[in-house]
Amino acid sequence: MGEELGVSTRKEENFSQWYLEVVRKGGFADQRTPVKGCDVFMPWGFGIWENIQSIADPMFKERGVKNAYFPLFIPKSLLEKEAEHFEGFVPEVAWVTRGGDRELDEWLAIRPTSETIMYYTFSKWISSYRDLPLRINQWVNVVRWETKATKPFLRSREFLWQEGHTVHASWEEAKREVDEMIEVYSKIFDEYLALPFLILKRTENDKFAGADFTVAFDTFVPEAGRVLQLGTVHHLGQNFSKPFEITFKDRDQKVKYAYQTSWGFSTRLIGAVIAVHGDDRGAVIPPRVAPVQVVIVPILFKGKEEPVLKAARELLEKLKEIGVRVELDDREDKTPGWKFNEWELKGVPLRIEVGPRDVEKGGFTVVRRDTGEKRFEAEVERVPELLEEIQRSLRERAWKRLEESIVVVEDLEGVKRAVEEKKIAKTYWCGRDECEFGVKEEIGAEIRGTRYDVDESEEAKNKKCFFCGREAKFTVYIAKSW
RNA sequence: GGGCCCGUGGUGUAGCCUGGCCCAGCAUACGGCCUUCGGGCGGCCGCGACCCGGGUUCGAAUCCCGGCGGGCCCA
Repeated sequence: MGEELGVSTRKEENFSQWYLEVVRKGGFADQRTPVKGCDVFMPWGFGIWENIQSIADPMFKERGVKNAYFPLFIPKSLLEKEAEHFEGFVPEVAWVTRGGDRELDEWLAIRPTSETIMYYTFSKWISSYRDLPLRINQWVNVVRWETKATKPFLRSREFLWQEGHTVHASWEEAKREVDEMIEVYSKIFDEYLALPFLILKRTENDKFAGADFTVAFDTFVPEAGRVLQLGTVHHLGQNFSKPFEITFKDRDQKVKYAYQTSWGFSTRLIGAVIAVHGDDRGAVIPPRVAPVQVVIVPILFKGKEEPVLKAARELLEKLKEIGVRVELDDREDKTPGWKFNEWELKGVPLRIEVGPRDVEKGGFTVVRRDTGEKRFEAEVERVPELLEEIQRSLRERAWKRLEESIVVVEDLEGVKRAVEEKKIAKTYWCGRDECEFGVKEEIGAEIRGTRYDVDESEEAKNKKCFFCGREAKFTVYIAKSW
């Protein structure tokens, strides 16, 4: 896009700079907007989001979740209804205080999340156990007014997300919903984005403002030594149903407060894909979410263009027919080498070169983005297989790197060393705030939580708290984060 | 929450400390022409910039203050 190509920074050396370069030069996002932290999601980045939507949305619907749209503006009084929730979000809420030339009687928040506005309505929709469960999702933008450093996708003021909100008759049913959504998210992140993660139950201090408990997916970027939250699933208990009076008459004729869950992931996933899979040449997009899975670069020699172009176009059509997202890069003003570099920067998983030699041999040359492996192929059908191989191999590599990044330590020194070595510390904790805040204070890393899917409190028995030395109750993961 | 750095054509930068030699240099991109194309071809011509506002000064890209924007580190 009219800019010098090439990543000049090595990922390992300076992750932040590497990331910004890839995002900008790869055409993922444009930060040059008049409002801080509100970036343009360019077609290449947005295309990944569109693919994520087209994967996740049917999975939600299959579970009985219906899409809807709720208002962007939330009156201050409504946002205040659940005290913890308000306290949690108010520092980063953007407000509308004027309409036209008049001061508003009541300020309107631009939604930082939609619990309050949705539940206001839910209370009107629900009156009987027959109305439950209610499952609603929306794909919208939200605004969180970050004052400090923003980063495209990873931390922006405005971002896109999906937020699912469900209402149930019992705590247990809501819990099952939580568990099922964790399954759904696991599938999306693992099988489609090829992202590895720990499923962690956040500490009391770190849970969603207004939740009974929060389960979060944390992936890891080894080069940066930081974990990154991919998505969250909250059990809201009756914390919102009470102030919002979401009640239903149960079979036993009694009026009861409902139990709720909410769950969401955002365009941060785009950043996670770039951060986790990328290398020194640029991004590497997993085939299942890549806007373009295969790019065909014709190698044209003067006077011999026609047969090569013809073969390239035929290949393009054949690949389209078998459902491959493919593009023919027949720009005349760029040399093949230039194109190779550009597509590698953007992270297209597979490149196909078609030159006179390939045409002669009746096939084409394929080059894998992830491994750089280059070879001749004659069968079009091999392409989808190759894409799946790339998907698998990206996934495996990423999981392996996460697993290798976890080190078991027993004291603060160990945690400190692990964090300095860009690892995730797995250790034992007594459960007290002092130790949780203490470790953040002292080494800038935080307790990310306990494993939700595996009960590791057993393991913590007979262990000492890494911080205070008292009897440990939980196995926890500690790392730096974004 | 605290600290630091930065803002010059589309992009990356030189110049700033030590004001005048700068109607701002270089690279790349962009437009045109030529030449090419199996890993960022080459040549010629052309277009194009000191973040905004105030101040100091004979004179400000350069010094000072404020704003806006970008980045980093620590907690």
